[in-house]
Amino acid sequence: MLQVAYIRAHKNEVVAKLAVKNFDARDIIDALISLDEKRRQTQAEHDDTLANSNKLSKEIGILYKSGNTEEANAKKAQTAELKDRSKQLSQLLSETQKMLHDKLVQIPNIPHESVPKGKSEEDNKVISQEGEIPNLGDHAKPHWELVAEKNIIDFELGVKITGAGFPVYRGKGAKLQRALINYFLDKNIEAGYEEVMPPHLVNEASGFGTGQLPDKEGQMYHVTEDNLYLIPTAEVPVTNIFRDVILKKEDLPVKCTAYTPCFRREAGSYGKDVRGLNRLHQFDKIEIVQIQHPEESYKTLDSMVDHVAGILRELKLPFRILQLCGGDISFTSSLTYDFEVYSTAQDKWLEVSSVSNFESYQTNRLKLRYRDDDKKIKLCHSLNGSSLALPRVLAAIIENYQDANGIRIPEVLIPYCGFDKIE
RNA sequence: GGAGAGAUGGCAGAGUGGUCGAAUGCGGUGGUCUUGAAAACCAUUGUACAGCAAUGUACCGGGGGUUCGAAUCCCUCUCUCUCCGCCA
Repeated sequence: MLQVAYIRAHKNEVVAKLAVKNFDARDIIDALISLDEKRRQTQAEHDDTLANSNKLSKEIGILYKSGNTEEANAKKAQTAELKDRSKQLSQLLSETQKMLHDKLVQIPNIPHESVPKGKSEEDNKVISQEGEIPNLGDHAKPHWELVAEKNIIDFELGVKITGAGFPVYRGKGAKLQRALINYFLDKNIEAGYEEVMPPHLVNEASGFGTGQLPDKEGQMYHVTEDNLYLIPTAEVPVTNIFRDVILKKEDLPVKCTAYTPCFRREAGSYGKDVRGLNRLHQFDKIEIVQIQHPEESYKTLDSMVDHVAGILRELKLPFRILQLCGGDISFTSSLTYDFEVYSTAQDKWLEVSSVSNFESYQTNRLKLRYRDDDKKIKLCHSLNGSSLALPRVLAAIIENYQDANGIRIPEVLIPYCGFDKIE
């Protein structure tokens, strides 16, 4: 969430920038500022009242000790009114704070100045495209046909065991999946990321910290009996490692990578674009997370983009990089680049990674800070990206690497797979 | 699932109604000494909010209560640990 003090000081700028996200912030920010004023005023008054009653209590204590009961009792009588007043004020204060907080979490992150205006994904800006789109002729098959033919992914079996969107990978399909996980992790470790294996269920505080709660409650599987959520991405447990942490400046940047399964309810997205591996309820993803100094975070974002591009290049998949427009960028992000690979048989670009700078939007929720050279405590910037999400990469590999006899394995994956072809 | 214990500052750990934001030790930072280092010694060392500041207020797991006054007493919730049972 944004910082109230910042909104107060840059009201017009905030409103103008949020308009890029098609968010009309005028009313909510007016309400927020007046609530903040009320909060500060109430708090000042409350503090005063408490200061008075603290003073009286101390005096009463001293009087009792010196045996002056009469005067002590007289002072006691004076406290009643103060007590009453402070009770009222503290109630008013906590109500005001709650209202303020409710407003604050409804305001999305401010987009970076480079974010283009736009209504939907149609308006995203293509930054670059590279890699050769293979010419497979008219016989190219979509991945869902190929995986059934080769018996490497069984969607119907997943339906039997769990439901739609929970595929079963088998044989060389399973091995290829495992190879991708190891390959991605190795690439990330090589680039200086520490590998972590976090829990796959998180509590409410963690869900709030990265911004999934309260806004996207319906997108996560919720284990109500224990009030835990299945993670929709490793971003949640990994970023929350640093919740309530004050880092030293020299600790920055912190770089973590994690492989986890991801669980998404995808409520309301049935129908289009859900065939095969395109959209699943459970999928595997390797995530990269960085905690960085505010002045360095955009350089870091670029380096993360380069890193992901390097992996797709090695896999020899045609891909393009998009900068998301105001209408498509997420609630919590300032600047997001999406990576899409070309899925030849589907004749479609599939999103395989999303790399974002959240600036201090998450860290303000997380209370993730660092001590700067001036000894002051300031919010870090947080960034993350997929490196990479498996199913669509797999779909693209299967389709782009098909030939008359089967599916070839990208060269970099052969050592991980132990075979070079699925026939 | 059953029984018990506990939650205090970066860590360890004292404090059972009054000037306690909290002893002490360790750690951190700065300094003295030293060619340098170690040791020793000295000093310093939580966070948030309000305020230009002085300063004030809050925080001893969360919430509520008793009291003029709560880390300390009462209620309640959450979490952690130990033992037993079950179990990968």
